Amino acid sequence: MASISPAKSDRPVPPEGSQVHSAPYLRIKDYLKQGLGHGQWAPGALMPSESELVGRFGVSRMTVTRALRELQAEGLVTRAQGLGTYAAHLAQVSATLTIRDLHEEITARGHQHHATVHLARSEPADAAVAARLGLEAGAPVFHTLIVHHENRLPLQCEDRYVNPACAPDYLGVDFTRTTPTHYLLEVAPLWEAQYSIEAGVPSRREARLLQISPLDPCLIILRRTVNRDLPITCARLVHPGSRYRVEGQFKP
Amino acid sequence: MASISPAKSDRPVPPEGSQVHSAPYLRIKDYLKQGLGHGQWAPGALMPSESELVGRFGVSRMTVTRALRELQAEGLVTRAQGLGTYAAHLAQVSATLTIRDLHEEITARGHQHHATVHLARSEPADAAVAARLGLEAGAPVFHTLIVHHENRLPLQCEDRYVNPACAPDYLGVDFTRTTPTHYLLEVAPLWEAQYSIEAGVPSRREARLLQISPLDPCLIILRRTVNRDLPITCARLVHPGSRYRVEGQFKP
DNA sequence: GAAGTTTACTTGACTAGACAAGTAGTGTCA
DNA sequence: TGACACTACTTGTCTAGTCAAGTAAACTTC
Repeated sequence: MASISPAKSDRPVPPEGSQVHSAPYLRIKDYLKQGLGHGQWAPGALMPSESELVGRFGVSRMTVTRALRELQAEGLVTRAQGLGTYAAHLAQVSATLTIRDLHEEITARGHQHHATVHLARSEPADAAVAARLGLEAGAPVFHTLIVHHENRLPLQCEDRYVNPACAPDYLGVDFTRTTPTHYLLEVAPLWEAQYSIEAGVPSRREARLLQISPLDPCLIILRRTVNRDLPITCARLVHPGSRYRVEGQFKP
Repeated sequence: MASISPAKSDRPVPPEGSQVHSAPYLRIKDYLKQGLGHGQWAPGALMPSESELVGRFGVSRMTVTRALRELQAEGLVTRAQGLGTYAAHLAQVSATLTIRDLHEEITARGHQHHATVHLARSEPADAAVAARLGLEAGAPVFHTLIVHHENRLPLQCEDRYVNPACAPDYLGVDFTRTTPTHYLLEVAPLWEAQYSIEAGVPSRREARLLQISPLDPCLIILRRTVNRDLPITCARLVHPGSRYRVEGQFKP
């Protein structure tokens, strides 16, 4: 079948893929992924060029290009104009961890989520908060302190500051029905977020709200989100180490 | 505005983008990203169709398709055959956290990394390890216990089990010169990894090796990697909470 | 030998079409 | 009214070419 071979190879159909019915660009991706998985191309090794794949699979170059570009986007290969396509050093690939909205996460487990609001007010920003939100010290900021429960057990203490310029109606929201994360996502649809995950001990107040000892280790997530021009919000999320963990998966 | 003229348009350049010299598909991406950032299309709203963008930008459909497909891959839009392109609900987008090889991470900071090997032997797998590596209880596994230091300060205690079938020469490697992560990446180039990040306290031995108190909170990462057929390795990485944190960024 | 030129190969980006397949609304006919 | 065909629009995928630009090795010239 096919056997194009204007240039290379007396070996027309090397792909051993199982899905014969799928789209050509997917067949090419599968073929290359399998080769990478079997060590056919060691990290850093030169992989087949586009024209070689064109001849081998009997497709047009656009189709091969698409397959390679998607592999590049997935971090499996690196490409350089004038040089070729190389198997990526996976050590440089960053793994992904999904951090979802807590409400979704809890309900996805089939459990019940409810939140108690312990603070929701406007107050003057101290120096640290002002710096993180790009405001001047003393400028008013919205401050909420909410404890999220999973099946009546405290799971997260959310200490959040919000830039009033981004969400003027923030304090009017009923946070027993929706989460600040969810509300802010609607107010500022596209944003950039920075995370930091660390282990530490809770403050005395946080320990009391979470019903744990002040010595219990906690998973603390600091989150700061920025929307193009101005910072939106920064939050400190404290979770009892025994009740919460972040899970993730890296699957090329 | 809008008002799409049939084919080529007498209005060649509607986008207000700043980079006038960049590739057309990038200009289209920028235009749509800006619109999403400014709330021009609320989450779930219908966005311009391909043919509309073709007319608006005066490019071929393949170019528009590429821009939209990349936005889809980045999670900014969802597309449905027969329906159209929609602004994505960003709440469904997962953030990414990069977890790099510790040696790289330390040297990238300009600091010095060195490791001490406290255990490196073959031993019979207990039930828990055997289950995680897909072996039978009592089968031999490689077990290493290595402490990684940054500028002479203990930063990570790495307790690792390795499937001998995947890396028969594992015990012969000099882990004061290379990290197990780096070595295993070369042995099994393409793999799937699962992570779990939690806060907890160290074991007595880990506390001693890390030179901390057994009550100090630690950031504990459990990692398990699988290569197509068989599990390669599982590891418990313990970091003093005061010395290590995981940082990440989500940038559409 | 050193410096510049040519050539072959690579990826990057694009065009102007094509056909397929999914969705939704409209019009027709029993 | 209900079933069905038709139509318009959408995205999904592909073709067979084009031109541009970057790299490296071979070749030519001084």
